[in-house]
Amino acid sequence: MINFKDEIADKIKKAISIEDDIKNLIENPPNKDMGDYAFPCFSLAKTLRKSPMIIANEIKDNIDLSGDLIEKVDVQGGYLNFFVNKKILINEVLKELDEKKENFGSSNIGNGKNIIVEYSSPNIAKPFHIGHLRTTVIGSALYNIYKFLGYNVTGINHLGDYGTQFGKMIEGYKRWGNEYDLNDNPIDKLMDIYVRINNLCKEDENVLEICRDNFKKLEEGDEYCTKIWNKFKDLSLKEFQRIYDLLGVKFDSFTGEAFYADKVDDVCKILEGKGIVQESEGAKIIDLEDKGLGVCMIRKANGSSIYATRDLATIRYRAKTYDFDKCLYVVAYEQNQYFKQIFEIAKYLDIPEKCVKGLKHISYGMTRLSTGKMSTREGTVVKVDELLNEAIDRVNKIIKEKNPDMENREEEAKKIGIGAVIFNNLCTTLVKDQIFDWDIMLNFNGETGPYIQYIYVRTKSVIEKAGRNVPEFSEIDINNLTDKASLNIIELLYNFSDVLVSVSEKNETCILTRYLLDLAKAYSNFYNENKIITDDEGITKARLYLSYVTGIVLKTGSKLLGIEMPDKM
RNA sequence: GCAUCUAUAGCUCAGUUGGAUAGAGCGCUCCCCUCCUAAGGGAGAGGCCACAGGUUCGAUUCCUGUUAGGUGCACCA
Repeated sequence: MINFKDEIADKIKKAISIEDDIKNLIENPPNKDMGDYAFPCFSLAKTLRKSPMIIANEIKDNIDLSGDLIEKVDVQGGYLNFFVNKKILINEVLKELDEKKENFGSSNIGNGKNIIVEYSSPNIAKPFHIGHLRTTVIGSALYNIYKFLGYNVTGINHLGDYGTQFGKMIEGYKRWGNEYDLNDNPIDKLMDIYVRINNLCKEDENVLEICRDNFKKLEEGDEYCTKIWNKFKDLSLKEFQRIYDLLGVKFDSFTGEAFYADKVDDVCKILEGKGIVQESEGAKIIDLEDKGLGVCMIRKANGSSIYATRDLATIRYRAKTYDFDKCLYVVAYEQNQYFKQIFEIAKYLDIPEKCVKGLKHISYGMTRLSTGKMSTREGTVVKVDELLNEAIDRVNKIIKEKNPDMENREEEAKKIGIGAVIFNNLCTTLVKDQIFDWDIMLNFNGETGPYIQYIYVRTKSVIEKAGRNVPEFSEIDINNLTDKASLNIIELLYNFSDVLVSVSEKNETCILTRYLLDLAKAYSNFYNENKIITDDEGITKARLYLSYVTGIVLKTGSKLLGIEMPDKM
């Protein structure tokens, strides 16, 4: 597609023969009547020692508008406002859509680049609650989007399958395991055991010592401990997979922390070789106080490894195995400082510089209850499968009411309910906390996933109602799409690939969710303004075609977020 | 205590690396299904962009300070 910004920047440069970065100065006017692109001349005023108005007028007088890309240039205040040729714009967008269809918006900017996205990463033997939902859904969306942009992406579920907690679990299981039937609802039972042993540890320092020792045994490959640990892991993965299936989330690898346990010694040796490791109270630490990052422990006093060491081993392993250009950690902001620490230490791991630079913490806000923090012990956690099932139930009720004869009700209710939950988790700036509220999370009106689905279904049903096939691009007369409502849609469609690139640059999913809302609103406006099925064959074809392509982009964008489109609503 | 993040309509949030009149949704008041799905659309009310300074032709946006809240600071992950 023609890049209008590039073209305009080029023309401006020629008109005043300057080499500044013009393109980045170009912006969009607050409203469309003023123009499609605006060039503010204020920043040039200083260097050129002329008033912005004069500069704007000079550019206007000298600019070469041959070729019919630009229809008109206006000076308003210190702004130079450009009106692009709408017919060329419409033709460009529709032609591109005709060629690429579902791949419209995709690109090859990521070709040859490797990206790792680490997301979800729940602790095994613990419930999968709404605290884990955001990382899962955000990571999955980023995974899809990077892939769509041509990157070679590896999605990793870095399971929390290691650490003292398992020493505790093993001890608890040893003591009370025979009281529980782990075939039914195993995670709740394991959680129960964990709470019991944890309480005991608090009362009795000796028990805690035994637990730490169990973990040490596990690290050393003790047969009994490994066997129980494997059992916990299998049971947990089975449960988690059910949720991943519901959410449509996939991973390329499940190598959790345990996988790196035998790789920590090398890391410690390298770091000690750099002379940055100190001994303190029997433990080994790296002092990052001068960087304002506190100290980072890399080995406990009893010789056990700790998460930081395993994460560093992970970085080294991934650098070697995947040669990554970027490695994204989708983890809540509680661990901001921790990631700063290990990214700082990663500089000493003898890995390529591009890998060190590519380490990135995608930090997101916490999901909290209006009553305060969630607590497993107090039973205030909301489990993800409960949430998803409740979402589906509520949608089912609504469908029964509004559309009782609907086919595949269960299937569609699933798409809608889960779509609402996913959308809700992606639609605000990631760092902000969320208050969990059933009615907000499962709201189906207004700016929600179901709204976008509803508008999508509408694009489909209009075509169905028209009782004909989607027209061919060659049949479309562009003159029938120059009204305001149609143009508004076309302009949004034109921006789609820029939006995706922007998501990948900022790792902010809300850029895409907001965009889809805008597109859906624009279609809704178009639908209300314009009769689509009319007596005029040319108009009908053009409008049906616009409905069709809008549907494509709504579907593609939603799919990237992990949201499926229903056929009916 | 130190570090870090957040603060925009009654509520939940957008606001394009500083720009033209600060925008949505929910809720509230009206209006629109004999006509392509009302999970929709239209109109209206609602703002000292937390506060105070500074930088700038220009600040919701950048800097400093203040206030309020979140989070993190050694053998848990």
